[in-house]
Amino acid sequence: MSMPSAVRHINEVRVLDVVFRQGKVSRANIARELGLTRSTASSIVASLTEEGLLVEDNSEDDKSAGTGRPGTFVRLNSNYGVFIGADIGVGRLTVVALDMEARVVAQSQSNFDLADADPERIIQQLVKTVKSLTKSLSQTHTVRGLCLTAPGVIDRTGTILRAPILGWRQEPILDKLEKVLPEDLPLAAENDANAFAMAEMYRSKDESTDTEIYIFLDAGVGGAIVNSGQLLHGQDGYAGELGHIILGDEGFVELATISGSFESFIGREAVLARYRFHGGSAGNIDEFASAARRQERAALSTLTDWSFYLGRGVATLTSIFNPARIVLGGPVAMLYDLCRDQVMANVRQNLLDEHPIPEIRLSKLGPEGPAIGGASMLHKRMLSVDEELIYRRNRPPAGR
Amino acid sequence: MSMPSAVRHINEVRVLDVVFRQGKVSRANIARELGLTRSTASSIVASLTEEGLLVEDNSEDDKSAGTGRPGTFVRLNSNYGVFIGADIGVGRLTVVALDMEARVVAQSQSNFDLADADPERIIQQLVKTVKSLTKSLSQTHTVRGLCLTAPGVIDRTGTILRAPILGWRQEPILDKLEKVLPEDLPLAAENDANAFAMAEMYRSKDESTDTEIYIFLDAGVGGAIVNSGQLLHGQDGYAGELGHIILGDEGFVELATISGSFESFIGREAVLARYRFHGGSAGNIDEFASAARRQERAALSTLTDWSFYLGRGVATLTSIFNPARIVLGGPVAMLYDLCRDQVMANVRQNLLDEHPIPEIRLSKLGPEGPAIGGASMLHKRMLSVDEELIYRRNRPPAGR
DNA sequence: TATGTTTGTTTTCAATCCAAACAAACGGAA
DNA sequence: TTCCGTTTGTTTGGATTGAAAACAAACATA
Repeated sequence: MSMPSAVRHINEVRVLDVVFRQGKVSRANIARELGLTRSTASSIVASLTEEGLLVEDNSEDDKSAGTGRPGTFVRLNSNYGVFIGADIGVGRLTVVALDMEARVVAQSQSNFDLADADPERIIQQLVKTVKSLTKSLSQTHTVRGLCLTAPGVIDRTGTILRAPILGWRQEPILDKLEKVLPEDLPLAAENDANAFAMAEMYRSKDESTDTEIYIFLDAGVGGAIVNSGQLLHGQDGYAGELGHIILGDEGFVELATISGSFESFIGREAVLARYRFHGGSAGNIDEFASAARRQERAALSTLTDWSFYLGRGVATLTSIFNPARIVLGGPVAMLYDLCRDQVMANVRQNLLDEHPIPEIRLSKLGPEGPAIGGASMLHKRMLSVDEELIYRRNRPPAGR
Repeated sequence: MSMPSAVRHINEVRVLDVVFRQGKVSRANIARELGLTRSTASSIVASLTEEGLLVEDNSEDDKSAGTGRPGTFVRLNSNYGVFIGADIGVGRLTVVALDMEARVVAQSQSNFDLADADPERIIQQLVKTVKSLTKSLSQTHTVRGLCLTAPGVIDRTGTILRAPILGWRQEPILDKLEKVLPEDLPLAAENDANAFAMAEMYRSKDESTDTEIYIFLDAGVGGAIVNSGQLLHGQDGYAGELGHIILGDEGFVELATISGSFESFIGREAVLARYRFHGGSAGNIDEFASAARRQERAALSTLTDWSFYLGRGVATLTSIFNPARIVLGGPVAMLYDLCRDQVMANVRQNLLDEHPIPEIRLSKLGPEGPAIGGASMLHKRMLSVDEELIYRRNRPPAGR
């Protein structure tokens, strides 16, 4: 590991991180923040400016400086480039572009036929969508990376091990994507629930929480776990299948998956089935929610049952993880607003008295969440130390 | 962050790590392994040797070198010092000493009255035990750290938030310990189940697994989760309460904790209660195991039920974590040997077909596991980069 | 004995950060 | 207005480190 470059790399990343979080900051402030000397901070800022990542910003708006010489401020150069998040959803492709400051600067959707989801064709359509999106940006922005997200288990190499919704198995999606994109473009692939979690987490720039859990309620129930800012993937990438937690002998609905699972109690089909059980009838969750809002008895009973098992599941996850926060997302999550107190009561009932209760809240992200999350992961990577570069064992086998 | 010292620190730690894992290794091999030049490796080895951490070892046993000049080997200096693990167990104090090569070199137990477990007195007794243990070693070894372990929730600061078994609450145990020990001795504190997990993990030096889960079956059921070599603590230190996972409406036994919890199905009391339910009678687990081994009908039925819920719990944890391995420990764990196939069948039944099944095995560690684990954590710290030293923000406020 | 190979050391060099000194830019006091 | 203190950014010199290359040493084999 080369000594000069490693420390320099670490410090560059840390400077970028400070600038990202503070928005507009003087060299002296960077130095103070990181425990560097002003001269070092200046040198690093100069490097990064030359590379195009930073620009000077001496706009006169708020130089609230008190005494002494005012600083010369720098900020991230939002024209440096964009990160692309490309989500393969349920019959829908969503592509977003995030700029250097992690703001969505462009977005695009297109549909595909779920019944005939040939990987090659989907990739083609995806690339087309990406290209049309980047064309409008390419005058000012360079594409600095692309992250693919999909509803399935994805391993470290970017192979989709299985994606039941798309009908894919053992699909080396990242390899295929690599072949039709510019050579040097950094690529990544991630499960959609994991990406959604990253999007949600990345909004709140505070990294003070140790553990957060994300639960996505749709027909099925998925999830993601973030520990110290890192996603838990497990050995093969299967981690986070929170819908398959077993909470009882028999769910409210018989699913193709596992009997008595979390999702067989609180997923969309479970809600509608339970509603029918109580004598109600609704074609979708919105109808059911309306019935609940007008205090219809069958709907309220259904909500009570739903709360019971959501509370049981949340309590179980709390026992395991002691998370600071549990975030609910997906189309069914909004039911939580209709029965917060019941859920919290059930959570408490299923934990020991002194056990800390996590904050539970609803996600504000919509269907473009996974795409934003994928792009956020690339953005985060830019602000993270490249461990490979520091802990490289076995120097690169020269010319093989 | 000072540039020279940081890289040096990283490289020193990496050299120590290589030497620890390889046992006896030449400078050239260290250089190759780490991608350093031989000159750099030599320089670092010289520093570490001067510090007393390494010693030359040119014993003639196995210099299986082929062609070329043979290397001069170094190994860890086992006389450099020891790490102490001190466990407060159920009426029993266990103290172990680990040498530089993570081998147990001394061990000592003593009992205390659980009904009258005054923290001050326990600490006094513990320190006495530690001192008598280290006295015999002090001729050759310096004490390099002490880790306290206890059956309770311990926060980042070393305060025991609650330890029901000991009857302690909000006990700043590490602060109190610090006052009666030499000033500069590095101290740590950890939950006993977490420490047990570290002991188990540290034996197998291969770090290739991403996630491992440890379940401890006694009267209660505890656990620990290791991800990328790191323990999951959660927000306040409560993580790993696997016994409180909820798997059904009602357990085999009514516990003071939570109805339908994992431990109310598979803990010691649950086993014995279920055995009585099936018409058997046993005063402890060993008696029950004997009955099962002689194929007694009631015992076999109990085992079947036990397997059912152990399988359900393991499947739930597998859905959440996708671990490479689940290790069972504690006095009740050995029942697993009597019904492996049943458990595995139940695990499979509660997972989707393609879901990877973790290896399940029994721990080989006995009651001194937590103490060994605590000491192992200190040993591991010696081989780990001190992030504080590298990512220090806000340089130390001089002279305050 | 000569040759090739591998090891460990020495020397030289480049990169980096820190400490200290300095010039510049500002506010406020005299 | 002028002077002084404060803060900023830059420059210079010093120290530490790792890499690269050259070299001497130690061994096996022909």
